Amino acid sequence: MNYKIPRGTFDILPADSSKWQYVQQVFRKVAASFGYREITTPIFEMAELFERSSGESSDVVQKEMYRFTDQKGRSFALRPEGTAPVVRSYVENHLEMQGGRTRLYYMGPMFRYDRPQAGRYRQFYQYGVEFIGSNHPYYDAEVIALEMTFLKALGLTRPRLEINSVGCAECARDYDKALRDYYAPHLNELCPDCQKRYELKPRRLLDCKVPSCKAFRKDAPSQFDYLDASCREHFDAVCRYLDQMKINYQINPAIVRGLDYYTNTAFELICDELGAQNSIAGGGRYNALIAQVGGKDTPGIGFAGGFERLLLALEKENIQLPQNPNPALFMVLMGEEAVDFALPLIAELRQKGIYVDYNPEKGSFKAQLKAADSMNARYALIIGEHEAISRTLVLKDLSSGEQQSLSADELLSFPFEA
RNA sequence: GUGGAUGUAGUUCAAUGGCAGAGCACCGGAUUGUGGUUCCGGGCGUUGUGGGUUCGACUCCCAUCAUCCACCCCA
Repeated sequence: MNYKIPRGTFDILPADSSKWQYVQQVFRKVAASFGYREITTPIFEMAELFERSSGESSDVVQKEMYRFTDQKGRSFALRPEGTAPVVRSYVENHLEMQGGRTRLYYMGPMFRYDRPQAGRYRQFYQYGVEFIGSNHPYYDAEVIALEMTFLKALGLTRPRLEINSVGCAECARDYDKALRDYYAPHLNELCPDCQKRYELKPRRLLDCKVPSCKAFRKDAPSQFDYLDASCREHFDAVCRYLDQMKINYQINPAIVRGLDYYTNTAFELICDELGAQNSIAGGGRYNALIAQVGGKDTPGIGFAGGFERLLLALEKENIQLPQNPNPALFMVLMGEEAVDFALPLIAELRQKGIYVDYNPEKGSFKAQLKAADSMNARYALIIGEHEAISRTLVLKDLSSGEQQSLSADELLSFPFEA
């Protein structure tokens, strides 16, 4: 039987693992500099957590969740997103007791049963942050600034920030009603998808790609006319903070987050070179979520980004990421005495963190040096019969070809790059 | 879930329905004390899988799986 990897999943192979480690490490550093602490939650939760928080009508819940029941018939789901589990943990562990403002970040695999495509997988890796405990617009800008700092630290310049306000629950209800009123007379002229959108999520009508549906868009009511004074003020304040932080953005009224829990600020980071799956991060405010999950009425804001798309974007900008290291030193040993002499030295060098390799299966000098070369080693350490007897070593620089003779002590203090 | 393209060696790609090939990579060798360049040698691979048409299928047809692209959705 030949086993194959499940559809929509991928292995992170050794050739790429250092890239993944690198971007994760940069994210951890940036998050820490903003005062965020890491939280790790299980990859599965009660299915109901996602059904209630994301919304029964959302695509994620309706058709993309991996559900299963355990041996006792309890209903679980592989997490399709990270915010609900973090909020669940926040409420369950009373993290709100530790001061008013809670800053959390997380990273790990998420799961959605979706048709795979470039930049879209069934198991994919996200990083994200949640700021819980304040509705102050400064924090909306702060989480955005965190993401922008992260991208900048990686050297990315092309992603674009788009921002919108979906208003509070009341504004959203008013706006949905206005949209339905506007589209109602044209309902049978809309595409079948839009007819569903009309029922489920009217604001999705605004970014339909079917030309006949697009035609109605220009006279459709605007989100901004239906924001109440405090929502409008909140949005303006967020924009002002972004201006002060010198973060560029475009206001895009069509930004609609897929999950039901979002209120007010919604934003997305878009990298145009990535094709159809061009959103590398997205987030927004969720002032009703915490109460909905059973906590006290507490506002929050956060975002999540996808590592796969981030890596694609880095590739598009030709940004070099760390490769796996090459050996600092490759041993070329001839004869038992040389091996006796060398093995303790190898052990000491490795103890110092220096990458040393040796291949006892290669018989001749030539073959051993060839092996050193194919491993891209920086130096070869040659010990033959003469050296074993005289207790000296020959260190050969494999890029220049120069050799020098050293003692064991000199080798151990040689400035190898660890 | 819908539509389209693609699937040949580790990899990138060839092969008017008529013997499945090449570059790169890989392994071995050119007198076990000096690598990279060079030279020589090394390939039967379930042509993604299963059916069908045909004297004969990598090639045509159907199904299936996978990848990619678009829709959808989103990270």
